[in-house]
Amino acid sequence: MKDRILNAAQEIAQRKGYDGFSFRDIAAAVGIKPASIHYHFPSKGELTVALVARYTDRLMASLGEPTATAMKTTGDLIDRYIARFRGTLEHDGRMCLVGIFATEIDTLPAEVHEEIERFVLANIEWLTSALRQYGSRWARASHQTDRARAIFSALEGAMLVARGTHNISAFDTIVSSYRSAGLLPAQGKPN
Amino acid sequence: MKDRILNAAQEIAQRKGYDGFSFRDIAAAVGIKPASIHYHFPSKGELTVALVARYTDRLMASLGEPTATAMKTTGDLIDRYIARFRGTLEHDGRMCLVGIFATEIDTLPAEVHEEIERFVLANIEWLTSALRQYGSRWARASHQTDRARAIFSALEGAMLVARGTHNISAFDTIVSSYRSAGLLPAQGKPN
DNA sequence: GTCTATACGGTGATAGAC
DNA sequence: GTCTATCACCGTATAGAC
Repeated sequence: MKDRILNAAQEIAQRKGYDGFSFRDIAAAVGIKPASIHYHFPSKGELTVALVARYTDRLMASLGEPTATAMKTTGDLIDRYIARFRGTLEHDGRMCLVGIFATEIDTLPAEVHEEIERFVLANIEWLTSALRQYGSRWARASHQTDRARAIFSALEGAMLVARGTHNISAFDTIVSSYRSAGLLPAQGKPN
Repeated sequence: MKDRILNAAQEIAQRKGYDGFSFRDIAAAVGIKPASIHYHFPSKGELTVALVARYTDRLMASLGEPTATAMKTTGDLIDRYIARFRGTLEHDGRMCLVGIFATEIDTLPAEVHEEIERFVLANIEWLTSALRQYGSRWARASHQTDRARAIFSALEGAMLVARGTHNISAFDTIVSSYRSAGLLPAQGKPN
């Protein structure tokens, strides 16, 4: 039931933000009464911490370690990563949960902040590792973490713009421009 | 008084989002009662439309036409543009008003959507014009609008990440990476 | 684990006095 | 233009029965 509650919460939160999901909404979605949710999560803050923590863990588990992969190039690894963002956007036009929470940072209970940072750091570390994996030629080793942060930021921005203008395919156009500008590796580019 | 109301609304909205600013907050800030606001703006939706419209108009007025400028290079023009984003972030750690609203798009009254799109389009047009202004060498003419959209998205993403991690200076690091990756022109680069 | 009942404040909005 | 008064919600949260 904990998981079903988080599922419902996440679905709404990715579309409407922190103030946009309520115990009432969640309860209706999972078929219990609002008060019953407090048995599983005492407060909205604790529910949100669990929500973001699960979101981070699931993404990282699904991505796997860049060092243990069947992918052949840095481009392939990054492509897999980009596909996750695209998939979120396609699926009902959802925003990255942490992307929407990041803009609303001053609305969130303080206890959630560290989970937001953990998600961001985990993503940057994964990307850094992916960039390093094949001794990538297009990003100097000394700047790989900076490059990883730039890629993460740029992709969050692409989601924000695509979703905010009701134009999901704009995400592809933007990503394509990132590639041709040199921010992202070309698809399947061999190192 | 209309302007003072919008000033207060904007200050809160850029930190807390659409659900985060209330007639009560605004009233307290400008020194009148919540009900009095309805005299100036009948509904929250209409207030928000006026808010975003003013936000767009002010930015565009402050940027001026890229074709009528003392700037000498595309890099200088883009630098001026980036400085606006940075200024917003510095000033009390505010998010771009449209950036935060874009993530919350499903929370906004429908009437606001077109103003969101107008802001995005105005920014992309300004950037496109800036890229074209000096026959920029680093972005092929046929792709300048795409490049402009990519730059806009990347900067929104940089704000989102910097603010969400309480690390405003990360904005500079990210922008710097955009430059070295080739997404943005180097500072003051002659065409 | 889930329910009902309830507390208590926040929310946009309206009516009508001044 | 601004006020008071009031409305009909919605929001999180708690207590206690089942």
